[in-house]
This record gives sequence, C-alpha cells and structure tokens, in this order.
Amino acid sequence: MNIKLKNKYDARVKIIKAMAHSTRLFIIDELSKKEKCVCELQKMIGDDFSTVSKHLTILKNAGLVLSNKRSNQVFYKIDASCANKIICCADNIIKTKLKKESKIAGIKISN
Amino acid sequence: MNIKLKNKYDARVKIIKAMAHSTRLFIIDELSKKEKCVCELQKMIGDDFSTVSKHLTILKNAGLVLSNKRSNQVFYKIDASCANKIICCADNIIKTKLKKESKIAGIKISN
DNA sequence: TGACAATTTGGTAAAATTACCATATAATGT
DNA sequence: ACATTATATGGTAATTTTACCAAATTGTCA
Repeated sequence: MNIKLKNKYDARVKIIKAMAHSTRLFIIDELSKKEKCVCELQKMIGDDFSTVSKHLTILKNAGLVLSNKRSNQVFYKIDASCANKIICCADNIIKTKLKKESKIAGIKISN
Repeated sequence: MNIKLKNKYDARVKIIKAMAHSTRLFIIDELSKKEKCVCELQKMIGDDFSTVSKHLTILKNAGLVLSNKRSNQVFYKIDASCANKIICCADNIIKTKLKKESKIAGIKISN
C-alpha cells in the first residue's frame, strides 16, 4: 500500500477508533441529545473522572465533539452529526445479521 | 449503565471495532468493488496469509463480509453496503475538521 | 496415494488501549 | 491567600489487539 493511501485509511481509522468503545458511544448518544459538562457525564457513566475526561479527549481529537469552558466547568457537545449516521449504520448491520441468524434458526423477529 | 443498554453499545462496538483497522478498511474498499479471494487480497496487502485471514474473520464475524468457498479458494464479498456509508461519514468528519483547521491557519482548501 | 496450493488455527511476543490513582491546573467563593 | 470544585495530565498495571511463525485442514491434480 502506498503512503498516500495508507494516510487516507489512517485518518478514517482515527475517527472509527474514537467510536470503538461503549462508553464513548454512550457519550455520543448523550451529547447528541444535549450538551453536557464532564461532571454530568461522569455521574451517568460512573467511571473515574480521569477516565471520562480521557474518553472525551479522544472524541475531541477525532473531531466528533467540541468543548466549551464556562466558569469552572467544561461543556461538551456533538460536532459531527455524522457520528449518529455511523451508529445508525451499525444498528442496521446488527439488525440484518440478527434477521439472518433467526432465519437460519427458524425464528421470526419483529421489526 | 444498565445491562440492556450496555449490550446495545457492545453490539455497536463490535461492528465499529471490526472497521477500526486500516487493513480492514482497505479490504472493505476492495470488496466493495468486486469479490476477491484471500489470495488476491494477501497479494495487495502484503501481510502474512494468516494475518489477512484473521482480518477477514473479524469482518465476517461482524457481519460485514460474506465468504464463499469454491474449489480450494475462499472468496469474500461485502455483505453490508452500510459499511461504505460509515466510511463516507468518516470522510465527511475528516473533511470538516480539515476545513476548520485550515480556516484557523488562514489557508483555503478546495472541495 | 502423495505432493501441492489455499486457507485457517494455535501460540506468542510486541504494541496499543484502558482504568485507576495521584497529582497538576484553573476558576470560584470565603 | 486559602479551601473547594471541576477538569486534565502523568504514571502504571491489566487487558486487548496485532502480526508473525508453525502446524493443521481442505481441495486439486498427477
């Protein structure tokens, strides 16, 4: 693979890797609804503050969220609405796979 | 986070993680064009046969590709056209980020 | 049947990711 | 200035991922 092509894939990987964690997918879902401070997210997630902060940094570096400091709190919000599309695509793949598997097992699944 | 919600995110993570590798993104691109055997992909990628085979297994388990054995070769093809949409979304995010960064630097970028 | 080609699987060392703790930084209120 | 609150950063052990080699499996062909 040539360098240019490799770089293209690496850039894509960075975005996709940023989403490849259940906590970060949760954060994306929550921030899609409404901007939130680290504090609020930490309460919902239950992990250590530093862990949540690091997840947010990863999302920010990937260009998926934006941060905004107000007083002594940092508020995060979704930057790329496209993130939701990616999740939606993943859900479609999951549904398709499930349907196929249930077809094999002879079970019907509701939409 | 409750169990049910955690499971939902884990299912999504499985799909997204399957795509979170430059070699696997390359494979998705190639298989989107045309079905190919492991042999052909291995030649293009240059990694060990076993490495390529393992990447294909990951994609298959995630429901992104299908395999079909003919004679002593295994042909793989894209199962979820949605995978391309995910890549497209990633590209949009990359482009947006690049535009924003060049705006800051005062450089114009063509579409 | 035996040799060969294509692919997968098992084992393993190296690299990357993750989560916690401790510490640092920044803003606010006393 | 000092204590407090909110967040980020550095260090590190545990876990996961990756890539290679060797060996097993499957199908073809002589």
